[in-house]
Amino acid sequence: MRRTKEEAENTRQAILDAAVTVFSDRGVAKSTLENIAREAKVTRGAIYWHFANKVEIFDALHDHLHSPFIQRILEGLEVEHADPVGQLQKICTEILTELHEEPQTQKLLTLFLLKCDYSGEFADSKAKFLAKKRRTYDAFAAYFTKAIEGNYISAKADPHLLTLALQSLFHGLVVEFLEDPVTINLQQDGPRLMAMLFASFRHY
Amino acid sequence: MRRTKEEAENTRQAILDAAVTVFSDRGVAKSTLENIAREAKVTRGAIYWHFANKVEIFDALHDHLHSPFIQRILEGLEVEHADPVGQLQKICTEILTELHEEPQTQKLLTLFLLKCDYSGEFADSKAKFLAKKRRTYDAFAAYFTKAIEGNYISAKADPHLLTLALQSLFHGLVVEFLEDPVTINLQQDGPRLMAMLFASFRHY
DNA sequence: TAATATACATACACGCATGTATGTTGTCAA
DNA sequence: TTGACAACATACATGCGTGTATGTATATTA
Repeated sequence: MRRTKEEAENTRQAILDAAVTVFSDRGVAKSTLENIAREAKVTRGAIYWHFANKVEIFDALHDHLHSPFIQRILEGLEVEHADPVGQLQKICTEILTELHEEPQTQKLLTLFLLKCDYSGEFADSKAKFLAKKRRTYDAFAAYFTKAIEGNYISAKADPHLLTLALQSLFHGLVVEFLEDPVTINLQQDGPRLMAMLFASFRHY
Repeated sequence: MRRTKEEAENTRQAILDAAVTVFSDRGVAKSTLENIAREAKVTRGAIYWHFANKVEIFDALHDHLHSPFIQRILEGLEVEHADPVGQLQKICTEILTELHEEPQTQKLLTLFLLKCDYSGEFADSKAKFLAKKRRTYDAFAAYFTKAIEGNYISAKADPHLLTLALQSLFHGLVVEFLEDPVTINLQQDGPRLMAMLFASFRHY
């Protein structure tokens, strides 16, 4: 049953897609390779051919899906802009409103924010995850530093604190939404919350 | 080997205490009743005598430990205060600084925020959890409404939005701290973030 | 103080997830 | 075109966690 290279790549992708669904549905820990195989309409043999185990699937998902998500934000910030703070606000606001309309992205974030814990076998994944996060953190802090130097934000402001405020509020809001989408109206409240936060940045 | 009622209650507590450690250490899903039994220095037989299964232990922990945590906040708000907004800020700030010094509380919050997912067998637990959370949410919203009526906050402010802002920032900050206590200095930044948020409430 | 129920410990049976070993078929390179 | 290997499917062995059944000693109660 040897397949062509293209077919093989397709099944690999099918496995990853299935893993997203199964993981976000049942939780990473409770997900079985058999579950993923069925969802992808292959056998466990196929999975073990492409991946060593569940952790490797999880890491692959993180690389292919989470990283680009952050990447897009960072790339947006590299572009020179007349009002850098307004630009950042716009980007963050857009991400929230888009999230409201993209169930696929919701599934992904649910997976990485609510459906996995990094104990035991996933300790290495957590280390990689943290390293990435710290780099993102630094990028934001550098961005705020630039904004302060350009006089867009008061010199009294602490870029470190601004970064933490943005990340915390953003993270918290997304989690609250994913946990209880019935109560939280992301479409309306996301932009309003961002407006509130960035106003406090400017008035600092 | 029948024990006295007091002894029985002691082992029950030992099991719950052990569960906190094991759950927050290995993650709820990967934790075994055998793990908990060893930590508590009993056998699985003792656990099955006191609890039906792992979910019941988890629920018991949630009732006995998470609820009082929230309760303390809500009770603090019921007391009449000259500056209700300042009072709320003080309470939130204190909780954060206390969290910095209480590893036991850190373990508990880690457990409920990072080390569990509510898929499958834990679906019922999630429902209860959400119900409690919504009541907390309503209590905060009512509090802000009162603050607005008392002219402590601008009438233009939306109590719903203020509640969401506070919960999101608080939740986000706690999670960021628990995930990476090396990077996040809760002792310093917690109070500063709260000051920032509540300042924006007042300037709204 | 005898009977009974309590508070466990021990032993057992079962299913299930994992990892690996092996089989099979088609592809691609020479 | 033919061998070798890639891309799986299938089969098997193993261990582990669960739940339950049973044993047992001691409080409690009547």
